[in-house]
Amino acid sequence: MAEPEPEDPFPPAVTIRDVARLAGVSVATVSRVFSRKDPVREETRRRILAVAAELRYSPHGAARSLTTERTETIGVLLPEIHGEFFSELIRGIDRAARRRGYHVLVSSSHSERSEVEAVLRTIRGRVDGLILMSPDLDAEALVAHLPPRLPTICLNCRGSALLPAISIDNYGGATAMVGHLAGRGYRRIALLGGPRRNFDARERRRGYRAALQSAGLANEPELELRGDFSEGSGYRAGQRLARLAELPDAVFAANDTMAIGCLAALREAGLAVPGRIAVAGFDDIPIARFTSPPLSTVRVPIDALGNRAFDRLLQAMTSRTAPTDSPPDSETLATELVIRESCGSALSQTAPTVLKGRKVS
Amino acid sequence: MAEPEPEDPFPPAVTIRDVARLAGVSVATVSRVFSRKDPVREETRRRILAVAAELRYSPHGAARSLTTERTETIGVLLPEIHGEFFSELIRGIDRAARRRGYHVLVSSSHSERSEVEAVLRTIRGRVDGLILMSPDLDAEALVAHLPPRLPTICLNCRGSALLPAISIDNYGGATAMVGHLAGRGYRRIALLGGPRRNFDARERRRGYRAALQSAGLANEPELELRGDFSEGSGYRAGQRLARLAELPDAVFAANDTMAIGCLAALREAGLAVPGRIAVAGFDDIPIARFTSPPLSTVRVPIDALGNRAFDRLLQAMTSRTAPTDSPPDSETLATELVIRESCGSALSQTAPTVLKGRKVS
DNA sequence: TTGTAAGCGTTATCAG
DNA sequence: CTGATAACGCTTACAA
Repeated sequence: MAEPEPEDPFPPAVTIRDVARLAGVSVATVSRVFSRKDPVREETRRRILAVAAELRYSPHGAARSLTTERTETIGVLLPEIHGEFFSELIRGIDRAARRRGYHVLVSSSHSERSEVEAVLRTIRGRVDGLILMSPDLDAEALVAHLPPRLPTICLNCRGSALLPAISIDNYGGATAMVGHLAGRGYRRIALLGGPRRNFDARERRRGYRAALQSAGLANEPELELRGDFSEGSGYRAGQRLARLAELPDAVFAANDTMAIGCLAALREAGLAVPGRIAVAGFDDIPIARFTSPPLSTVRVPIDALGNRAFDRLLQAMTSRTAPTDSPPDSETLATELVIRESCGSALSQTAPTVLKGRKVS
Repeated sequence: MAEPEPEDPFPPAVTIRDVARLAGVSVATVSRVFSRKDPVREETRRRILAVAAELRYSPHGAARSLTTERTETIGVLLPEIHGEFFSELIRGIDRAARRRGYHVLVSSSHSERSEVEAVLRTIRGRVDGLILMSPDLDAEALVAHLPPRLPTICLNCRGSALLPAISIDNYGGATAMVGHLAGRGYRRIALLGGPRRNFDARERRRGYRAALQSAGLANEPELELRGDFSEGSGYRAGQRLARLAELPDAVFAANDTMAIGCLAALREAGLAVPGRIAVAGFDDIPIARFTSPPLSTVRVPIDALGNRAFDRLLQAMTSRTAPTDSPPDSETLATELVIRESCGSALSQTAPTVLKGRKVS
């Protein structure tokens, strides 16, 4: 053995050329092996792979993207990435994406217009397509900051004429639930709404009001509270409700998380659910069936939403059609009523009553 | 006006050259404007920016990465991306990352070795560094598939001598909680453990056993149940416990999610918590304080974990030191005991007793 | 089946 | 302050 060479702390990264040289072939052949396209003689292939393994070589993503014009990555820009809803949405997208060999670049905007625009301007050459969810900003204004012709799908956006969109049937779900409560005989149904500017929250409120009206119930302003979709805001709203001169019969919360906070407040106030007051939520997050009492809610097909979004994006990315050809078609995903004990049922929680929401499409 | 040109459905993407030509400068100058490094005369700058805006030009990420050797992106590879814990972890990392102008590429591995390896081999030239969490696989074996010299931080790994690691003090948290329960007089304390191969789960079990021993309590095998960290598995475990000939005094669940499922099962079985049986969890996820009764748990500084991981990664990415210079130092983040009503306290939930966990470092 | 060589869109070096 | 121009690491005609 010779003297051990003094280790160079920064050996240059190993490139396709190194592999080619050591394997005694041209870079083209190495490239062919790694992009598994053109045929390569089995023996050469083996030799190349052996050398590559030895050198721990892997192709450089950026370099590859430069020539292929593909990054194998999609961007996902959400207002927030925490919480059951977003978490599951991301998972749904991620699943669908990797199944097709795509990476996922996530980013949250906190609904700040400037942040969204900054991200939008920085993604060219990093992603092949984008899933954009901005329930508080209107997509119209954002699209101007997108790299031209970047395939994009909108999620739960205020309707956009420019971008194809996928939404949850917020309105239908809300009317169904409030209608159900009214049908059960509840008369004073409170709304625990979401953020003022949030598109989903507005739609759910619209559904609430419509259902009250068609049930012939008055829409009392003092029964419309507002939260921010967090447990804490639900808790505080519950406290306020409990102090009301005339207690409501029922509370329809714009999401499960707030409903759970509300349940806690009502319990502390000594108000039995559903005995004194019924509670219902929206989303059907996993814990909903384990609350005390189990929570009636509107099931949102979050996973399906993520999958569907990716599928449509993939279609847009692969079908090389000019994006402006036809007006993008939007679709709406149906929700389902899930009735558990929190609104007065005595049904077993393992077999919830499931009423199909209307399919809007 | 001339005849409207028939729109080319695939106009070539606009590059730095287009901007240069229209602005009457060289590409170098345009580059300088967008990489805001070398000085450019204010007037030229404006002109270039104007043209760029007009053309909706933004620099091509991949091309840029090729020359700069930087992607401004970090990879985050987790066993799973759903659930309170991971969701919050990702948020913590994302926050820290964007603050420094980094994008985040996420990926979940489902703890499949082959999936992890596949991802590892595909990230060269896509990320500048990696945060790797694989509580069920040992990092040692994985490191061989990493691109050479890619800065990497391990999270809650089975200790690795090769990679710097950051972990939660699972053991300390568990001993503290079980010790607390024993101190309160509970004698038959059950363990609702996590997945067999999961590192965190094992550490928490180790803490449980150690605490029993130092409290002079027997470690009865029938009191050690196993779950998979999901609500459902906690629920089923609760049912099993309820059917036991001799009911335990208390249950220590290896995470809050299982504890919540367990609570539901105990309630259904008519066993009062904490009257008949106490329950405690681990993590202190947001809903923990809103369960019925509010859940005693071990607070894990998830957000801090994410932040810290990114900070150390950033350090590794910027300090151009040979990664093998010194043995990587690991650190452990302390946990806190959060005592609420589920283990017998009558304290107000808004002011939980917080006992500092030991700082292991 | 394999090799040669021309890009891909930037940045960086070196002159002006 | 600005302009040429050579990389960067890879893919892909086109040839052999």
